Formats: sequence, structure tokens, C-alpha cells
Amino acid sequence: MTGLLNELSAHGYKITPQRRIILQVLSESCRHLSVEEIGDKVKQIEPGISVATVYRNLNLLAEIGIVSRLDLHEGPARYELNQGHDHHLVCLGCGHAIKLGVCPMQGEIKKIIEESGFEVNSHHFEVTGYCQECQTRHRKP
Amino acid sequence: MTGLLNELSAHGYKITPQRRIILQVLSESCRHLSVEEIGDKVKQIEPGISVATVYRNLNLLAEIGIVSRLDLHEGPARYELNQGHDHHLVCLGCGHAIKLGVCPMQGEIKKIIEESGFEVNSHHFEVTGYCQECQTRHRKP
DNA sequence: CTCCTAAATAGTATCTATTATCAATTGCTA
DNA sequence: TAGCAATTGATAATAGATACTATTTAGGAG
Repeated sequence: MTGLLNELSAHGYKITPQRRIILQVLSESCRHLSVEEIGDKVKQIEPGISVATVYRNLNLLAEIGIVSRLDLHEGPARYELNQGHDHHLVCLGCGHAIKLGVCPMQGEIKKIIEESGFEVNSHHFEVTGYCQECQTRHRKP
Repeated sequence: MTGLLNELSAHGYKITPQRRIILQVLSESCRHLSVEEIGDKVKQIEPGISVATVYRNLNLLAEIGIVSRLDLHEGPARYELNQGHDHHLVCLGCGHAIKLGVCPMQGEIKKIIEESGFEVNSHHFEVTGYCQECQTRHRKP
């Protein structure tokens, strides 16, 4: 948590109460949160904080790599503290993002892409489906 | 092209002039088009067609698997005729989506995910960066 | 071929997620 | 602690997509 604040300073950004609170909320969650969810939690701590501020700071935090943004195919983007490079199994039922310990951008695929002359900037791998708990509930008839 | 129309009938949907034109436009393009681009081309052929119709039908076509939808991280979704399961190298410079002949959801990763008990519904793999032509132009100083 | 009905359409209003604007406030550096 | 750029809150504006509704139409039954 203090490390995260230092990270902000290190990039030349100010440490504001709003940013503290947003980081606090993120650090207390174990899953990806939508901006709405983050905003609600933030307002429970300090009601005056504007959604605009939440959006602004999530973008900023994502840009400097403190948080990672997850774009589900439908609905709003979701954010969580960046815990290193990772990919997820996203459950369509409960919204949980289960970390996948492996990265597809390794081994053969990486080689193929590099050999094609494409300069890789970033990559995105995401699996959607249903986690074990949600499987029975959401199975089609 | 006729095959695509049959596909529509086979699913119980009617063959309308609008759908013909949308499919024609898609079949004449070799890259992913945004709804706006598709709409423009469609209107060149038949000006009276509504954007709502374009949206509606692209959704429909995507649902029955005739077209595939590509969600770039920024900007609107893009569509093209479905040419089998595929992933892309998306160029941040020129926006072209270069097809990647390989799929990460094969071999070991697939095994790992299935063994975790997660029921896979779909997956998404996308690499962003710069294609060869754009590399010199966009390289940071 | 003509009639009928459900499906599809045009045009527009509406919605959702996000960004822009701008005056007022506030960290931080000197 | 003074000053100024960065940040904020409130809200308007935007982009992309969907919902709505009256009207039209595709395509099967007769």
C-alpha cells in the first residue's frame, strides 16, 4: 500500500486522499471490480468523491502499471491491482477472475510472431466461461 | 455468398435485401470493418438502410457464426466474415489486424484450464504492437 | 398467384460507459 | 507559508450501441 503511493510519487503524481482511498479499495478486493463498484466502495469511505475522479485515476493507475484493466466482452471495464503479468479465467456467472498461472505468449507462439516481423507491444489472453460453482446454476436446459 | 444466405435460411431467418447487401460488403472486404465503415459502404449501394439495421444484423450474423466480431481495446467493435477461429496481431499504427495462424488455446494451456474444472465458453487472444511498415514511424525517440 | 402473419425495417429516442470542461481547491516544492 | 501546477467535483458532452414503434415485407399456406 505504501509502496503503491511511492510509485505514484516516483512518476511525479501527487498523493491525494482520493487516490489513497481508491488504492485502499482496490487493495482490499480480491477480484476485478467495475468502476461502479469501486465508486460505491470509495463513497462509503468518503462520500464526496466524484465518479470522474475514480475514472481519471483508474486510467492513470493503469497507465503507470499499478492496476490492470480487464475488458470483458460485455459491460464495463474492470480493474484490480496489478499483481504481475497474468491472465484470467473470467466467470460469466459470478464475475470472478481466476488467475491462470500460465501465459500463452511464451514458447512457440512468441517465436512465430517475432519471426513475422511484428513488434509486440502488449498482449491479451482471456478465457470466459463458468467456474465450478456457477456451472450448475447457469447451464442451459 | 449464396452459401451465406442459405445459412441464414437454415437458421430460420429471412433473406432481406439489407442482409444481402451487408453480406456483400463484408465479402468484398479483406479486413475487419467497423460498423461505421460497413454502414457507409452499405449506404453507397442502397442509401435508405438504417444503422440500426446494420447493428442488428451484425449481431445476428455474429450470433449464428457467419461473422466474427473483434473487440479492439479502444474504439468500436469490428467485424469480418468468419473464416474459422482466428487470432490477430493488431497494429496500433494503421489498425490492420493481421491474422495469426495459431491459437494459444491448444495443447498444454487448454489442458491446464480443463483440469481446473473451469467450463470454457470462449477465449480471446490478441497481440498489439506495430506492423513492419509502422515500426519506423512510431518508434519512440 | 394472392393472402396472411411473423419477422424485419427505418427512424429516432434512449441508454450506458466514459471523457471533456472548467471553476474551485489542494499537494508539494522552494 | 506562499505560489502554482496538479487535481478535483459537478456536470455537460460524447461515442457506441440498443430499445422502441409504426410501417413494411419475406415467404409459406391455400
